[in-house]
Amino acid sequence: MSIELSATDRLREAGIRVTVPRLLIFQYLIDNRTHPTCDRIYNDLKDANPSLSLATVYNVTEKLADEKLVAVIVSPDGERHYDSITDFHGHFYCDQCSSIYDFKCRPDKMPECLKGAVVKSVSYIARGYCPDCAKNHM
Amino acid sequence: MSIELSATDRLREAGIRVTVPRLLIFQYLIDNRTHPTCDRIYNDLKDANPSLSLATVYNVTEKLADEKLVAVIVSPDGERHYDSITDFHGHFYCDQCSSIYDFKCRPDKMPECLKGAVVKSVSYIARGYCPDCAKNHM
DNA sequence: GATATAATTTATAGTAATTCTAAATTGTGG
DNA sequence: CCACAATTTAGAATTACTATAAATTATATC
Repeated sequence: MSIELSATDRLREAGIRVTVPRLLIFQYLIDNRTHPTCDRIYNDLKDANPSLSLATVYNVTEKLADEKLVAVIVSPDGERHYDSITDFHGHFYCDQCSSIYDFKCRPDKMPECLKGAVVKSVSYIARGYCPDCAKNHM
Repeated sequence: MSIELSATDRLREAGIRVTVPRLLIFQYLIDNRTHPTCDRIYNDLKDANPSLSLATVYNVTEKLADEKLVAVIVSPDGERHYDSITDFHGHFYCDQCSSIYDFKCRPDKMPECLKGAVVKSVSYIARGYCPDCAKNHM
């Protein structure tokens, strides 16, 4: 039985300021595991929070990602999506409806994880600093 | 000893028209395994081919990808890169210099493949048709 | 080989996701 | 509660990519 920290505490723990937009957006991401884009988050929140700005959603999601509080998924159409579950898992993007599904198995086992899905391609991408940049610039 | 088909023959084999821009761009991708973007391809080719248009580079790369003659890599910055090697392999994107490196091993073995690299995150993404779309729309 | 026709190319305008800028506001340590 | 740095905000700017429509070209057929 692990103790779940509140969004506020998790921001504090990360050592960043606790602000209204950060809480709002982080909590939204915790509650909505639909891999939303910034635009989506903004549109879902703006009516209840008229002072919220789209630029803020971009700022806050970037900050949360920098602090590893959320994960970024770049879909094959190039859009950035956010996920509050940061444990490593795969994502399946539907070319037709643009939904993103989670999957937990290895890519060579894909067809069984997502029964009925037609898998057209699978890609692996890692990021960080390449050997040269790691040496020269850190 | 497998017989290497020429770019022309590979276009013919795919059943698509053999045009000057297609040959030019496909051959460029075969010769340059640097994972270029459309903009990069265009800039490298335009001086020697003044009639070439950026729109054509977008059209041609999309067609080549549709025909599986090249692979598309969407980097973490959301840009599309092209690779003439379509065999499955991983890619490592450098946050600093934006270079893309190939790697052949599994992501959990990453540090050994790319000695000296600092791996900040790894992602798996598959694409195709999700169960619903596969059922309703194919 | 000439020609008809559909596919492709091209230039340019348009779109949409994201970033930039600079002024206003807000969170937090003292 | 005050000062100051961090953050938010609106709107302009940027940029990768797509759409459009006219010009050109590849190929099938005569």
